[in-house]
Amino acid sequence: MASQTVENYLKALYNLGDDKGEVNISELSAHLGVSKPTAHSMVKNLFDEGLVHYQKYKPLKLTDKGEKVGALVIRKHRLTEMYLVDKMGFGWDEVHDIAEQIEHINSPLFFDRMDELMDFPQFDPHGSPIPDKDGNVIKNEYLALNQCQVGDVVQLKTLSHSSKDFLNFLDKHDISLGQIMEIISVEVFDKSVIVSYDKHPNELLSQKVCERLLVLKI
Amino acid sequence: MASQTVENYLKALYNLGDDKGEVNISELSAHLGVSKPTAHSMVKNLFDEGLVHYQKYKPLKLTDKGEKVGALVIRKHRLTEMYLVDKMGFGWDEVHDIAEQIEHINSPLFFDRMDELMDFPQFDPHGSPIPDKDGNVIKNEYLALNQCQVGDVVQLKTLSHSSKDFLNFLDKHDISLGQIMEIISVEVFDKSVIVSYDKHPNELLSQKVCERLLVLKI
DNA sequence: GTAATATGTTAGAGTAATCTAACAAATGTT
DNA sequence: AACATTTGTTAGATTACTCTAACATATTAC
Ligand SMILES: [Mn+2]
Ligand SMILES: [Mn+2]
Ligand SMILES: [Mn+2]
Ligand SMILES: [Mn+2]
Repeated sequence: MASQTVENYLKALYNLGDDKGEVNISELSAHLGVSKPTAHSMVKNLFDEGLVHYQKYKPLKLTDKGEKVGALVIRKHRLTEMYLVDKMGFGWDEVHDIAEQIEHINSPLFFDRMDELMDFPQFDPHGSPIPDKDGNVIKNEYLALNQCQVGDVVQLKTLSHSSKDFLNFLDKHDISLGQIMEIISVEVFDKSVIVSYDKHPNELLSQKVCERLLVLKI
Repeated sequence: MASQTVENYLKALYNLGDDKGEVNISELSAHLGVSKPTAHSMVKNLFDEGLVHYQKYKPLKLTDKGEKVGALVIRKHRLTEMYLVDKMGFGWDEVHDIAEQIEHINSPLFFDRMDELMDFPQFDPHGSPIPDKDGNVIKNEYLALNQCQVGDVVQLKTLSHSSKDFLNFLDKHDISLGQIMEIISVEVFDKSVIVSYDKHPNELLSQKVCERLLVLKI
């Protein structure tokens, strides 16, 4: 059984390496809030355990084994977040910190029951896919809102990097997952976007917001 | 914040010292499955932190501070067990191992919500009282079944030291908390007891079983 | 009261995870 | 190409928790 620390490293490696799956030690150490030598020494352990591919001065990549363990930690995290929102009445902005701890509980029984009680959800409260029991994830090709054109009608599918502040911002603007919005205009100077949805015919969203809203054209 | 290890030591000290609150290091080390020197060295840490009274060669006793922390860990444990049974459909024999882990989650929000969703339960699924937020516990004066007389009619209130095997035994005999039973006879030789309840007019219970069934005469 | 047993303590060591300081290699800039 | 910056590595130390071996004290048995 992987320690909490190892679980956190594998999860970080999984999350950081979206495209090619490659991560460098500086990113990893920054993400986990540990020093570079600390991350480096843990990476050597992970390598010895066959969880990560490692060559001096080269970027890191999870092995199949490491990728599976990482995905299963993320499964526990996202199942927990969904459970906290759906069954315990927490807000989507309150659940991450709790899930960060519960993701390390070792009890298939517990997470299977959660899964069952929610009728096997596919996505967490922030729209991220929940890996299945083998660690496989549905890959979806979403677009960031700032990659869309004036006139596009889109539906909000997922948030990338959802921080508490970002979630509170969305709540304040009545934006939730599934929201359909039309792009009214795009400002060339600062790449801000004006969108229209429901009772908000004229809402301005900064570039920073738009690049975190992942949508599908409809 | 107390580490998981410290939380487990304080919980053990709390649980082991029922009457006078005194515990010796051998008990403690045996209960936690660590060597005596390990327990001894941790006790010195607890002493330095003001969590336990300690004098060489004398039995241990929790300080008020230590007792409160211990009680609050037990609160988290028992709330969790009750939640798992009541809200997630687990059997009373399945919840201890999961609660053993979840008791270390640091999130007042999480446990308060649990508490609220169950409408502030007073007892866990094995009849043990749930300490309140200040660490105070309802003290009840129950009798072990083998301390009762022939003819007594009693109600099962709590189990002492409920192991998985013991809980399975009770399930097999249709005995659950709240069960009312009459003592038909007591065998002098082996202290076994014959009781009568519901559809079981003549059930023999060994001494080992009886001393773990805590009841109230009615 | 002595001997045997149980309990408690000390010393010394190991592992997992972390740190800082110093240096080396790779990358980016002019 | 030279210099500056970023990234990666090594060395050495620290903290929390654990162990075994050896010894000391307390308790129990005879
Ligand atoms: Mn999260
Ligand atoms: Mn975590
Ligand atoms: Mn329990
Ligand atoms: Mn525990």
